[in-house]
Amino acid sequence: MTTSLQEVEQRMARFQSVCRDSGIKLTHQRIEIFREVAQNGEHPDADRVFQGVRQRVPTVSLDTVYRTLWMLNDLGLIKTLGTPRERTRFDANLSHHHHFVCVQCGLTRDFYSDAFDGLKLPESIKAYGHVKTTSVEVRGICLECSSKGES
Amino acid sequence: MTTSLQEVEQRMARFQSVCRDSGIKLTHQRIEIFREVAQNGEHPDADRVFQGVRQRVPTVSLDTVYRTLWMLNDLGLIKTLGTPRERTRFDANLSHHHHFVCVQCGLTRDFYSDAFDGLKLPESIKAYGHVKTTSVEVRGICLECSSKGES
DNA sequence: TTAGGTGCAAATTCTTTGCACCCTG
DNA sequence: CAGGGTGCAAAGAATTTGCACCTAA
Repeated sequence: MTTSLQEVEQRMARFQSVCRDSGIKLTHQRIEIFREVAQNGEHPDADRVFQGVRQRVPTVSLDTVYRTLWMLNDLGLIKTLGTPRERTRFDANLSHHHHFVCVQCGLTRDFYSDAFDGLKLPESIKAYGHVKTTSVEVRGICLECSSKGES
Repeated sequence: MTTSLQEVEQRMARFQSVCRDSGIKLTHQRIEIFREVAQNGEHPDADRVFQGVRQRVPTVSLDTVYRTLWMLNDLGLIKTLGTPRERTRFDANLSHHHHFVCVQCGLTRDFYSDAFDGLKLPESIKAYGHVKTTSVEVRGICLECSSKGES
């Protein structure tokens, strides 16, 4: 699963312009770290990014990869899957439900929706595997975080 | 966000019957750990469960909480939010997309669906906060894991 | 030149494990 | 009473941080 060369180039261009606009230096390491995430469509974790970049920049260190990934995330150039920097959380609610997640504080609330439960998946999904469950994740800012932010 | 007492009792009953059927001992610690997750609707992480149980069972240890949570997960009595035991993963695809996730190996593939993009959220969501994005997570078993499993 | 960036190594934080004692069934 | 379960302490894994040197602009 590799992203098309054309798409990668587009992402690289955007990355370089955002960095320049933000006064962030375009170091060899950063360029290759971003390229690795941009071209790898498998949603790699920090270590996988490190392994990939290492082949091209043998001296790169894992902590630079971490620092750069979070910087890219803060710049909005990449995103994290799930809620970032969070531990495993548990749920005893076994009925079919969906989640509202506050991207600021991680607050997660269950909600129910018959409409969502009945969603029809696109045929193309079958190419990926056997589907077991489908749920909707709504991301936003919870009331408490909203009021704090208006200071 | 506390689960109704009636619902908690139902979950406790199910827990006890599943444990008995599986020949798993109903220790004081396990009962209180399950109760904590069952009544806490905030999707607590291991440490939060530990803090809660501690008030009722001061001698309980964090490692017992971990062991018990994974046991409950294996028994299907509780679930984890997101993919369990996984590190933070990064994604450079900024266009609106959804995910197919293999619950076995963690493989995650992007897919697109105009139907999903246009989902109408229930009004009740507003009570939780300001919605930013909505995405669908499809969980299943990927092709590779399926074929391995048929051994 | 020079402020920000990097690599190294050590520190943190979260989670798991080995072992001797304990308690449920 | 027996075997699984627990607490403790130590090990492991993942991630972050302090610091002196390096390099893009």
